[in-house]
Amino acid sequence: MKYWSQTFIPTLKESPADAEIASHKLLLRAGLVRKLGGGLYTFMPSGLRVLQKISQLCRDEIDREGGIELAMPFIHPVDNWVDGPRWSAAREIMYRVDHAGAGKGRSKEPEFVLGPTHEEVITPLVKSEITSYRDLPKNFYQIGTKFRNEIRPRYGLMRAREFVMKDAYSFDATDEGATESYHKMKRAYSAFFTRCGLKTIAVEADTGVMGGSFSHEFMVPAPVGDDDVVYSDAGYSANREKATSGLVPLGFQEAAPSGAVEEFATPGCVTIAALEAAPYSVPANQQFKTLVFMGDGKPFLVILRGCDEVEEAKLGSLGFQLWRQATPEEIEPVLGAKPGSLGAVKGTIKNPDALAGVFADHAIRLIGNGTTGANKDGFHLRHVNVDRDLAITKFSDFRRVREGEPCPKSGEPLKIARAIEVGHIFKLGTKYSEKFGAMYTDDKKQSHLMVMGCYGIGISRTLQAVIEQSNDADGIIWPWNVAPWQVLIVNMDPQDAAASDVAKKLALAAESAGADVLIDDRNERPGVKFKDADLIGLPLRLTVGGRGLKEGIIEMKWRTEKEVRKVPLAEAETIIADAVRSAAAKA
RNA sequence: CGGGCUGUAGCGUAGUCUGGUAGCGCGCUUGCAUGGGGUGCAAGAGGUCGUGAGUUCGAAUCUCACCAGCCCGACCA
Repeated sequence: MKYWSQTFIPTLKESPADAEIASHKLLLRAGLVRKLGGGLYTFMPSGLRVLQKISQLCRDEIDREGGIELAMPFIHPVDNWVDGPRWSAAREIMYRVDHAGAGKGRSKEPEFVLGPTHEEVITPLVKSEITSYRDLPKNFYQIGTKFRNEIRPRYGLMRAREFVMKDAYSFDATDEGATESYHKMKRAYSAFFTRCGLKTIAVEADTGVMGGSFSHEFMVPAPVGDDDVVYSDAGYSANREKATSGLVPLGFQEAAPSGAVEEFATPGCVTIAALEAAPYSVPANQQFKTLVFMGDGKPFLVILRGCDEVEEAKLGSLGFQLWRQATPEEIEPVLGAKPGSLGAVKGTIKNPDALAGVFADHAIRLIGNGTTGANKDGFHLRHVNVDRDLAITKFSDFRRVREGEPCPKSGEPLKIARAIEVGHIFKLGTKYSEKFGAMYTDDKKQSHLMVMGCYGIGISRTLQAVIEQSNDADGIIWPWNVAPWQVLIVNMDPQDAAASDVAKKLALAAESAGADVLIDDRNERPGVKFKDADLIGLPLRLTVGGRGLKEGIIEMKWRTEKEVRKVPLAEAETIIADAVRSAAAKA
């Protein structure tokens, strides 16, 4: 048991002005964290307890599925990253660590970086330690601090520069084995989030810089989330970056050409909207939108309907390491016109050989015959037929889905909701094992690449997500398993030996039933103590004081309920122990 | 990186337009009273007004630069 006066729980009446959302305010007001700088937080004693409890639940569930815990360094030699498959993409988010101390020649590149994740460390380790199929599969994990130079840290622990993460890495001999490892982790994740009292949904996700063949994100639905989840009642769910819709029906037949391509003058008309307006009156869904990107230094085109937006994450499927929108200066020499008059009609592109490809979204097939830029400033082309006139390297899905579009599984309207990403699992395949040469020998003396998966849980973000999902106007409502303490004993008369004795006796009873107990022995007014009790949100509150003791009772109240139950002193220990046991069993 | 807003005591803020003694609430300290939902009264302590330069007899206030934070966007494993 812990006495309030002997730990440190600095509660606040008011929230600091920079806290915007409920969970961030409550983290500060309940004394769980204090801010050092943007995205940098000190875990105060009670916050640390929650963090440790969540970590332990996570450890339990990963262990149950065969995870093996280890601890890798926070500081990585930069060579591990330079040698890996994503140095150019990842270097931007990594903190560099210069030499400590003076002297010694300094190289232009940093010698060390702070680890944002550990594929580049674990893969070489496994490469040198495991060479036989007999030692596979293995799934190594750790729980520790990660460092990422977030462009815009915000919402407290939600997006921080330094945060606590559980990261696991599986190594399998076969692809099927890797899929099985993936599903074990998926199971562990569901179990873990449930035990944290969190409602999560697993959605299909983009693999992004991580690479790999497929992935799921674990999302906590919340209006303050950073991600959009697209879902339908038929059970489809995906991150918006990844989500598709059944816009183009199966077996759709493109329209035949409606006439010869015809150039027409559109002076000063450089937007989709301008072309929609009179005198041109071309609906946006009949226009081809031509976007130019630079992929690893080479320009490429993306063609969409005028009414659609590009989902840049989907360009990841094209295989470029880095891509960005091209500048007007880069566009003109290649296409022959400035943005606003661009198109991809055969023969109009000034320097087609410079292009790394012309990639079209499936939905342009719905246009059939449409209007697009002529690659000549001030001119557009009409009667442009997808089949006849465009030289498409590859059709794929590049557009951002919209609410209400048909679900790709069922055709029902898709819905979109905000969510917080608390976990992400990837089936990586051989991207890293290939780059680092992580091979094993099978029973026929043949060498093969190991098949990998990687799995992350934002432990500190999970902590805040729990608060975001579970609070009311008075404060936090901790789920049983992650509460810093499960039982709060409010001693109304800490100066009174009898009351203090009873408080201690009740604490021992609750403890022996398996609860962590905090005793509020502060010499504060009752109102202060009750307000703080609600604010810090421990699940079960017991009130001991002179008034009740004269009656021969103590009071028992759940944080989730309004009702206060009077418990006769004689039965109190038994009733409390039962309450603790049944709460623990339900959690 | 672009747009907007804000920096005044540990926290929340007024004062800035119109330059002239830096104010209030919470918290903190001390005392008395009170004692079941942030109690009352009284007495205190606590400030480089984000930083630097400039204008001025005089700058929290006006000007410029910089820094930091927040929001929106971009970006984001």
